[in-house]
Amino acid sequence: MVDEKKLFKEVGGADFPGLEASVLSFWKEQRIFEKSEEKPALEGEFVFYEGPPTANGKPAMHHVLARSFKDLFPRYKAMQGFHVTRKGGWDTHGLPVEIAVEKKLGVLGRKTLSRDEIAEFTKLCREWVFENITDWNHFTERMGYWVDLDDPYITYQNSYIESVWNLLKRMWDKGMVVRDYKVVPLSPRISTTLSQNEIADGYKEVDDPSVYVRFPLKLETTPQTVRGKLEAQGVRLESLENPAILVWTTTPWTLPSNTMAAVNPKMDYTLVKSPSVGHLILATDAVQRVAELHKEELEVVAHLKGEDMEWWTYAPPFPEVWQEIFEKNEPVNYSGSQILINQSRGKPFIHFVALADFVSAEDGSGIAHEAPVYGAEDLEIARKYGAVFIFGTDDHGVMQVTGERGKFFKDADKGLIREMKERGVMYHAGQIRHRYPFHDRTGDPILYFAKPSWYVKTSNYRKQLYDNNERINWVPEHIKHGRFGNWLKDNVDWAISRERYWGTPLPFWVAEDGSESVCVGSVAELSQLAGRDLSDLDLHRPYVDDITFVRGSKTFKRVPEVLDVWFDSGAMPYAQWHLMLEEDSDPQILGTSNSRYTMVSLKPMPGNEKNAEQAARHFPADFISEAIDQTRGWFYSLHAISTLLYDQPAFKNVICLGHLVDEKGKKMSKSVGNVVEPLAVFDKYGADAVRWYMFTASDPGDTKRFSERLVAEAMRGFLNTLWNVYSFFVLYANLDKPDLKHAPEVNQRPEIDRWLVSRTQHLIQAISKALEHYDARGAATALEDFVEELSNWYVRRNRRRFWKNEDAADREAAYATLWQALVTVAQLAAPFTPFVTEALWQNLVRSVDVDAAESVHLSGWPKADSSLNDETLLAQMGAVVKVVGLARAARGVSGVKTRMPLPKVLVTAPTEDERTGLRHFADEIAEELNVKAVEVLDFSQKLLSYRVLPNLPILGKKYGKQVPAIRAALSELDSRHVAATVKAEKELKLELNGETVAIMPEELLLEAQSPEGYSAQEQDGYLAALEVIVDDALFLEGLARDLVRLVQQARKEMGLQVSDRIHLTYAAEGKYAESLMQFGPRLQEETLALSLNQGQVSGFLTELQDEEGAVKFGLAKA
RNA sequence: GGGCGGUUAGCUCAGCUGGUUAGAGCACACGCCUGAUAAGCGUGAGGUCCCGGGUUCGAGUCCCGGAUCGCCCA
Repeated sequence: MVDEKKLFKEVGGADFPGLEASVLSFWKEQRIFEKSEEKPALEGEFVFYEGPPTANGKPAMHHVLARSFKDLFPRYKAMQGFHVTRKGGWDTHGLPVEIAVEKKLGVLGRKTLSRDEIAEFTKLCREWVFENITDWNHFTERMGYWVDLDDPYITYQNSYIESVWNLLKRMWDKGMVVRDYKVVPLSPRISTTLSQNEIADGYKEVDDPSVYVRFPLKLETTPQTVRGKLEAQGVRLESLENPAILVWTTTPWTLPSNTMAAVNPKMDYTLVKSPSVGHLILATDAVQRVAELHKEELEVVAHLKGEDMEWWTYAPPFPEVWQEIFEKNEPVNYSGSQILINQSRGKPFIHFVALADFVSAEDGSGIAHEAPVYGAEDLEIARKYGAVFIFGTDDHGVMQVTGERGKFFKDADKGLIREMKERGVMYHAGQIRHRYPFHDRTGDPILYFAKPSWYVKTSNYRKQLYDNNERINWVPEHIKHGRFGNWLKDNVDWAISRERYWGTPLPFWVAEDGSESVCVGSVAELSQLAGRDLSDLDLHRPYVDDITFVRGSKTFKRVPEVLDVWFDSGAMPYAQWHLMLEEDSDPQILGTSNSRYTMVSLKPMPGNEKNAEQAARHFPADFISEAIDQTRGWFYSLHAISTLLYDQPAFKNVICLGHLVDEKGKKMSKSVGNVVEPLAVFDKYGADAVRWYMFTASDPGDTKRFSERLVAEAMRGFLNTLWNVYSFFVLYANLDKPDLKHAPEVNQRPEIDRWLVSRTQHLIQAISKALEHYDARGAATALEDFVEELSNWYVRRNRRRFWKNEDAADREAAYATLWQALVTVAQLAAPFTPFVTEALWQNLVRSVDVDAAESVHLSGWPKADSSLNDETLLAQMGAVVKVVGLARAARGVSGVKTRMPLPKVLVTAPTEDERTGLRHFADEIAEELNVKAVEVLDFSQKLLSYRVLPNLPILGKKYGKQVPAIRAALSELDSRHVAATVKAEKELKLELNGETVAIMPEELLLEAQSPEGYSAQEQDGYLAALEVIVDDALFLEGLARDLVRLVQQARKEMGLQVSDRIHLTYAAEGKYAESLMQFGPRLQEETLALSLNQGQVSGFLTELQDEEGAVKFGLAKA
């Protein structure tokens, strides 16, 4: 049914999912997103970076969370006139893809692959990385996330890889890239490095050996401090019997690889005498425990500090291992250069005591055995002290030394313990129950093993990393100096190599003899080195591995590792534009003053100028947002790369989101089966509702408990209320056809309209301010409060002005005011809930003004007009709302229902301004409360009494300890007298223990107290007191209102339109008959009845009977 | 083991620099209002503000210690 005279499209009940579908097709057909991208950058560029997801997994609810925030600010800034490039991106390399492919292939873990197998494997990775791309595209569109997926950056593309190489080359040239050992968790049987995530779930409670081994000390190396301290305690070194340190470990199989023993420098150690083995040194806190364990008395001989023992050398349990290696001079088994370093310093390079803070006496003896290649901390100590390494196993965990040669490392423990017993160095061998990681796919215990790795020396840039972080605005703030700041402060070098297949290959080519290495920074450079054009080369393994070249007389081959995927993602500010820079003697400064993107000593490579310009324009980011786990992931990699190369942060503002968990606070995971499918929720409640939930559920940084129920709540609280106001407006506007283009001037409109206008200006300011501070929740809450007030105060109060209002000017004012409020809300809420706001815009604005912006998202962000602001009016209306609330509560208590008119309400408020407001809006109050008169009380009224309260924030600071006495004294006084004193602005004298204290008026608060004989409620100085006297006239009027309600209900049941006219017939007796005699005309007016006749009732019937009488109505459509 | 964050009504969450009687929404019970409303309003019930110390005239708020949950790291 098309009624051409209708101003607006009719609005029915809210169907958000349906509405969203039509908005989506509108956006698509009219290219609205593209148009927003094409809009000129009036205010400049607002730079946003898309943190790339992997399309390998499926989109889930936590992606809605991140993307809600990632969509909000670009939309907001675009409406403000900024240009926002929203380039999509995909993270395509790395472990998840490899594992997914392995699962499909049914391969258990990775084994060493041949060249052809690598080719097949990487081919499958490339194909399957976009396995769920269709889901992703659909999901992205459905949730209303505006991002350009037609031209995204993809980390596996050659151009992307080449830019990453370029970055690495520049780090290489600055000496930031080094090769060094790194202890990694291995799955021994397949000799595969595992990630922390892969072993996180593999911890089991197991029984392991717990052995205490004697390391006999070499007395000639005794440090002077030890000698001195012992002598001071009357102990002569030479008189000791078999002196040894007592070393503890749970991994006897690493003892052949022992190169140091570590003590805590700050801990106390004790020299004891054991009846069974002679003198031992162990931690003081461990003496008792060890004695009990070994069931013997340990006699305390002397005390030492851990730090005293540094550099003391000892004889290891398996001296022949080192002897053999040393004689064979096998460079692979130890780092020979360290021997040289230490020899030149005159220090030992093996089998000595080192100091380490991490050593504790909680378990064991308080002296730790150190085998550098089998523990990250051990390796760190070895580096610090220049100790050598001994590899006792190969990287499959097979023993290469001792009589246990050829055995799996865990199986070697027994034999080694037996051997040490025979050698007389085993003090005590027991067992300990603790947690140890296992590889869940092979069932093998994890082997921690030092492998050569490539590092970026980020630790050399700790200060820069930290200082640049100071320039970043973090939401929530605590991340800045907490999680992220601490991480930067304790920064360790970034291990960038991975022994995998599917990743950006490291562009390092090493000469066969290992003497030289080259970092390749571009395909052109590689072509030049190789002597042939490699433009078409796939830069992945195995093809890139095929490229070798000869320089000098040496052949160079690429190292086998690929790059940490976090480097890929952290490189996106440059690689997404395929930025390629080179050293130049004539450096250029790229970028605008806004971006401050200066590239010292660098210029774009030939042909790369345009890309460089793009990259410069989009650096650094104004805003990024991801979940909190990215502090060590993307946030860090972005920050590290930009700091090392440009000494500045890569992003200025970041919202760091908390995780989404299920209703019970449990992590959502596929295995638990508590994952909520986003599309299903979109289809039920709409994407707007889910987005709104994400913004309002809790602070962005907090963990959020997700449930459908909460989404439904979010929908009801905001979207439904907004929709109701909207549909109310459209319903009546279509009947009255207001001329919205020629609305009365605001200053000509009634006060309540000016109140709403002012309230709207306030809202614009509040939302804009909140969003400028990246406070999405503050903005959303302000919107929600506004819409609530719009619906339950403005519309509720003004219904009649929209409904058969004969006063044209008043009617036009009401329509214009409500229309403007709705349109403003649509604009302000557009970045949050883009669909429903678009629907409002199209119907409310586009249908009235063909010249208006095509979409709410192309419209300009509303600007507050301060001339329309009226603070006094806002405060006054606030008081009105407050006392009306109190009066309604008073009615509830009195038991007299609202339909029954009451003669009077007494009201008051704390300030004169507010009381003026109450007087001003007396008619509103009277109507709302159904009372005949409103009386505003102030101090002059005798009726009112007061409660006197100390104004503690002021009084407390001034009087401190005297506060309790003052409070007591105040309660003794006559409140009427005090009130009069305060009212007269005079000081109040109090006697406190003979001392006189003068209390100033502003140090006291007066609160109105309910007068006698009224039904009253009071709060914070506001008061409403109803005079509950119902005389006969009021009673009849009240009944008339009951009857109006009865007929209205019947109209509704008949299915009449609000504007339909009716004819009424009735039969009545008792009080109802009386009431109708008197109020018949009003009933007619209210119910749109053209006639009201007593007698035979006909048509649609409705009736009422109670102790007051009976009535029967017949309704007929006119 | 370390770091960061959380713990307030049955549930989800507010509570600003310490200040009087700790709030909202949902859910529950009762009542009211309603020709825009899938809504609204009111009343009631529901709180050892995780626990223990401390500072203070006064602590949900600040300090110390502990418990517990989550995340990150080891």
